[in-house]
Amino acid sequence: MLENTHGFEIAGRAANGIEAIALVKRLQPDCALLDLSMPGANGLETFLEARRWSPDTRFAIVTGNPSPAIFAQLVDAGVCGIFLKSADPGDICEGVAEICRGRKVLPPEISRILQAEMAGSEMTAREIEVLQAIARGKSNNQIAEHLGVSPKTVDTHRTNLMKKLGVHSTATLLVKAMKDGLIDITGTE
Amino acid sequence: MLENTHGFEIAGRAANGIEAIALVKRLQPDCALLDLSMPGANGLETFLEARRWSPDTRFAIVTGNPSPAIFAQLVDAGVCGIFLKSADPGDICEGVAEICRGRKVLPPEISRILQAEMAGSEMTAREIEVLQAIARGKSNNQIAEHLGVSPKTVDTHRTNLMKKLGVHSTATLLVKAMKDGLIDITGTE
DNA sequence: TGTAAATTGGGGTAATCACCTGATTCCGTT
DNA sequence: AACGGAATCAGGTGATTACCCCAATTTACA
Repeated sequence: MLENTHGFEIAGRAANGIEAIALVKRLQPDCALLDLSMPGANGLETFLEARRWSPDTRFAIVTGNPSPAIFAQLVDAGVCGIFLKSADPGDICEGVAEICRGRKVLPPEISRILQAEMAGSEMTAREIEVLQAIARGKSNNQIAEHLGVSPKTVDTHRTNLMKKLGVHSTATLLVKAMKDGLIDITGTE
Repeated sequence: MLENTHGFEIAGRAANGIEAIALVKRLQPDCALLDLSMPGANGLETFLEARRWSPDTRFAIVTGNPSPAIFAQLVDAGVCGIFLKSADPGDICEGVAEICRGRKVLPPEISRILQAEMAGSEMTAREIEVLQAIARGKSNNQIAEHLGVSPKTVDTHRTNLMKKLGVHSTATLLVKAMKDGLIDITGTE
């Protein structure tokens, strides 16, 4: 599809990671699109190795299943873009174009997940406890009793939770927390 | 275990559905405890057939995995009780005793699931609207304004929603609604 | 046509929440 | 030793909720 898109030229194709590394090394392309799961070497390893031999190449990763941990790893490593296999092909083409222009591209699904990861890691253990209790319908007083602290403390945690998640009601607090995977829904009933 | 419980007498045991039907037909027991998954005939079929030959027998179903659809089917068919294999054996004994006394027994886990199933399909259009608005963090007053009705009406819808879902707080209302797929989470931000 | 359900609305009360400004203690980092 | 963050708690205020009572209207369906 990229081949048929105006402005693109496919320099080469690789069947696996090792091959990809060799190819990038030889061709020094503007952009390399790597599958995260490849035989021989995975996308991340391939990326790290290939970059050593072609520092000016921009790398994008394509993956089928969105895993926050992997994404964080990829972004940390310095990939220029991540695409989901489920994404619209046209969007991917556009994204590759963006990357070639020097920008980083993270689809909204992914950046949202990453954001959640961050939010999750910035949440305090105590705050998470309170959050879970809220999701179970406990009132501040009940939570306080359960945690062995003052209701006022619970109120403070609640307030801080809302501040961190940028919401102003219990309802949106729960919705956001669930979307961000901060709540164990299975334990609710 | 039932055998050792005061007041019970085990009339017979069957290894499969066909056997169970024959046994019930011959023994006409007060109560028959059927496994939902049996070789030969499943619990529901066994129940329906056995009941024809022993109309005074009360039937209870034991199952391992809780599936709302199956439960609804069973309750519709008219079983007197459902037990989960994961339930406390003592509770099951007690439940069987209850059934022999002529009452219906549905463990809280199951009745809650059924209730949720029903609630999902019985939700009113207006109630769904209110629910979605709540999930977006709107207050009763804001919802009222948006829908062009009185805040009191919104309060009524909210109360009815909670009644139908069997919860007592906005938090659990949202959690349950999400689990039941009643809320479009994507439209939240 | 009658009955049930949906939608609408009111009064009232107790509880709870959202948010503010503070303070203290403890712990890890620099 | 100084600093910031986490966790603890207090006082206070206005808004909001949860839940009870009740009833009018329309709508749908048997």
